[in-house]
Amino acid sequence: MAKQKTQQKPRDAEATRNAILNAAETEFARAGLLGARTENIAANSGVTRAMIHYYYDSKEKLYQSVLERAVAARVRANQHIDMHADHVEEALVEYITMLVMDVLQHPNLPTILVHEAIQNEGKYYREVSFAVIYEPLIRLLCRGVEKGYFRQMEPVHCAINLIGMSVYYFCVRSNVRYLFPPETDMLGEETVRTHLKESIELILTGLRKPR
Amino acid sequence: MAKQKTQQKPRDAEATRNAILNAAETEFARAGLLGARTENIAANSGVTRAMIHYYYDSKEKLYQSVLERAVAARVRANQHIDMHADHVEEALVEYITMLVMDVLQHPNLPTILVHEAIQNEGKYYREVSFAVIYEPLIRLLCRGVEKGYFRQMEPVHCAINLIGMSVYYFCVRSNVRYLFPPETDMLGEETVRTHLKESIELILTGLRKPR
DNA sequence: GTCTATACGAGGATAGAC
DNA sequence: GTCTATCCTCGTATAGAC
Repeated sequence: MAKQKTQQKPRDAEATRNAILNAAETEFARAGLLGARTENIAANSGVTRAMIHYYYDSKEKLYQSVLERAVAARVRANQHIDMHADHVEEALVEYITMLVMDVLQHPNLPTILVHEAIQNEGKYYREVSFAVIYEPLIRLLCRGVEKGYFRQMEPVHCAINLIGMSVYYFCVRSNVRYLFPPETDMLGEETVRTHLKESIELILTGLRKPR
Repeated sequence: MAKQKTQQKPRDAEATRNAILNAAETEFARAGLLGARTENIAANSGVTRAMIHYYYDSKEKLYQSVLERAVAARVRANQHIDMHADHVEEALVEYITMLVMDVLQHPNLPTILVHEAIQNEGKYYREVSFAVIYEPLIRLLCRGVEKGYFRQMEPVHCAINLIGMSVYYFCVRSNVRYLFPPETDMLGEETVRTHLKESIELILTGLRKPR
């Protein structure tokens, strides 16, 4: 893909922009806006700190860019699901599965959002972007209750609980790794699949109308 | 209680120690070890930064003290529950209720622990202290399965999910407040009680053996 | 577009007066 | 035991050469 004739630096603006954004995402996920160090971002993207300011002006602007991109990705992933399918339960299973699998591939998003909530009190997290993530799930739960698939509940609280349950595991995996056999890979195929299975079982059993 | 004859500074060592520790807990809960500012801790405890070093030597040592005290408090709260009661379901309800109520009164602990997991990869969070929090719940779940009250499951994953569901709400309350009517107090009596009720319903219904 | 060098402020830690 | 003053490292941001 690279077109330069020598082994010199690529000098590709778009590539550099992305390298910075990727490294920034990792760093902000780890430390939040407050704890993040531009030096780390520079090092991990292979450029100098000056480049960060050249492309993103300030640490804070960079943070916002990271936030926007990450949320946009999640929203896009959400849209692939048919929340209007006839079978509400199947749609719910698909939603949770997608969520967990998406988090597995981008484990940065949940920690970024948690940092955002705790450190910045959701300042940078505008109403709009957030609602887009939660609302499909809330509507699905409402529909499930209306159609008689699910028992009575508070859809908003319930949605938070469902997402929380699915995501919390990833946020605190470093702390809870002591509960597993040593050397367990908390992000490994099998461990995550078990987590997903357990979550779905708890959710489905917990929401079904007891007859 | 104060014994000094004038309106001068109290000059009470133990009181100062505690004031610093309390302010530190709030600050570390907000920002984690990385993002915390000793200046904020000093300001909120009404002393100078020098005092922090006088009593706790370094920011890192102070952080460890905060962590230890907070975990010890949770462990103590845990011990008040009779996890060996005959009725497993009742014990579980009591556990979750205690957890949520404890978190309501000390909303700092969950965010501190989440920060610890994300920022420090559980470095300061030794095996021991962590196991003490989770193990009673895990054992309770096992007993519930054995006695036939609960359906089959993976107790470790399930315990993480239960605690996660109960606690996540508090961690991201700033982000999800947009889902509630404006001016809703996310830590208010009624809102929290609804959260607790929703959690317990989901958990109990979700764990019971479907017949 | 990328780098080196540097300005400048913030933040952690220490010394010493009271 | 508490404060003020100061040191010095670290971190963000800018200027200017290539």
